[in-house]
Amino acid sequence: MMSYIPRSDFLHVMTTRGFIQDCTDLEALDQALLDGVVPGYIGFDCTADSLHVGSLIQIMMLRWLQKTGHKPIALMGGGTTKIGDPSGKDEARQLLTVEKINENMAGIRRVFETYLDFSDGPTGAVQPNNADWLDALNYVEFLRDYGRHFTINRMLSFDSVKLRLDREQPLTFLEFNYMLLQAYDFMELNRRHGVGLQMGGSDQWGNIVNGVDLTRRINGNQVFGLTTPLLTKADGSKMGKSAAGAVWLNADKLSPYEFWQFWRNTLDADVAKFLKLFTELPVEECDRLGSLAGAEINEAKIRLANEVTALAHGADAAAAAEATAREVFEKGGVGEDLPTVELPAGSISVVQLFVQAGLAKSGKDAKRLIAEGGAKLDDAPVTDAGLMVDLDAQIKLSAGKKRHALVRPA
RNA sequence: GGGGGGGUGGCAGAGCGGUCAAAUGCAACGGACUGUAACUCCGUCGGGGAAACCCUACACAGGUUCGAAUCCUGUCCCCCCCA
Repeated sequence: MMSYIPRSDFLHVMTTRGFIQDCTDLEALDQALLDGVVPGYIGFDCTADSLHVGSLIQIMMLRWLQKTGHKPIALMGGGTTKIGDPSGKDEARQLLTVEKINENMAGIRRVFETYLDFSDGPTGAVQPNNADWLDALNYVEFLRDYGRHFTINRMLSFDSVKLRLDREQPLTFLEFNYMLLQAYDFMELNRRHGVGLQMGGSDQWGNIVNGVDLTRRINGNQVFGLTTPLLTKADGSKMGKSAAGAVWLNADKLSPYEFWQFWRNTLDADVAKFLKLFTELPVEECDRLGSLAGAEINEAKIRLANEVTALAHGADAAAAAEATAREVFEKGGVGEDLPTVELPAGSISVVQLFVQAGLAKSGKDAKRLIAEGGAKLDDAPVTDAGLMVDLDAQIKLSAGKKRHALVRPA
């Protein structure tokens, strides 16, 4: 299947940049994309008030879809989030309140606004909420009209279900229904917006195929599914953790500087891949940068960090992050963009200083850091865990070589 | 409804009356090496305290013991088999 060389701009970009894991019918989709505007959607759970790098590949895909002349649809799972997708999870997620879901939706909207163009027009992005149609469903009617198109036999064969059963983890009937609702979403979006394509991670394959089938049966329309590979780092670990935890795309959840650092610390072997997926640099340039040898690849990582940060937070934020990073790491100095905490002026213990600055999880953790020689105050190692510090000017704190923060008297 | 198994630190998974803040592995963190890599190696890894030491913890609530993650009772939850 992948030997087929697509002619449409969108699929050309997707294949050459490594976005595609699987497609229900690559050739037919290619033709549809050539024939006219294809509205395509990706569903997002509203489990948090922001999205993180785990969703970035999907976001970039929507962005490319729009850039290549089609209509991106970021579907908010306001309805399905009430249920919880069992895919790839061992346990049912805790159910969120409707208020929390709506709040999360607003935060996610802010992410999309930086990546997509929401203006009116045939290729303007839209962000519908599936609660708009799912909430109104009548149980018995739904079962009669749609339930009959799903066999338990087939549903049990899906990985998301099998995995749970094999691992002897409970799968509730509530979650079991998730896939029906997601299939219904596709059909409904096809009906409402003429949506012809659903994209998602490879873990969504089963759900997507169900939607393709249901849309064909109910609406009589051929629609397509496209999945992205599961992203892992070259060392096999999961992508998406920074020193500060999840790598959020909203600046109020993770500062642009820390976001920049996350990309700066990409593994050598991942540089080319990440450049293709997360930046819009020409493919040849991505390959060239990724193949730089030895210490030279550091410049490629800086380029990667700059490009990705510019997309998420703007070019100015990226430049500021880079300036701070160069100041801190290359000159051992201080940069404005370092995480900063304001504390009441006066006497405070070093231990508290590290805890308050977020460089230590607890006092115990801070003491450990000091005992191990990893704690520094204005670049001077802290040797006495009982040290009292007089906070009357800005102090630079360091935990190890990479984590730095500033503390200022309020 | 009946029978059996089980709930331990971020996760996985030992322990089955004291020497248990709890083996081991993974993750995480610090150090050496380096390129703010990778690999490897060393160390740390419940909370408070400068420290001696103290506190909270092995689903929850009681109980037996000088002493319980380990025994007993009740409650909740999970898994498997039968009906």
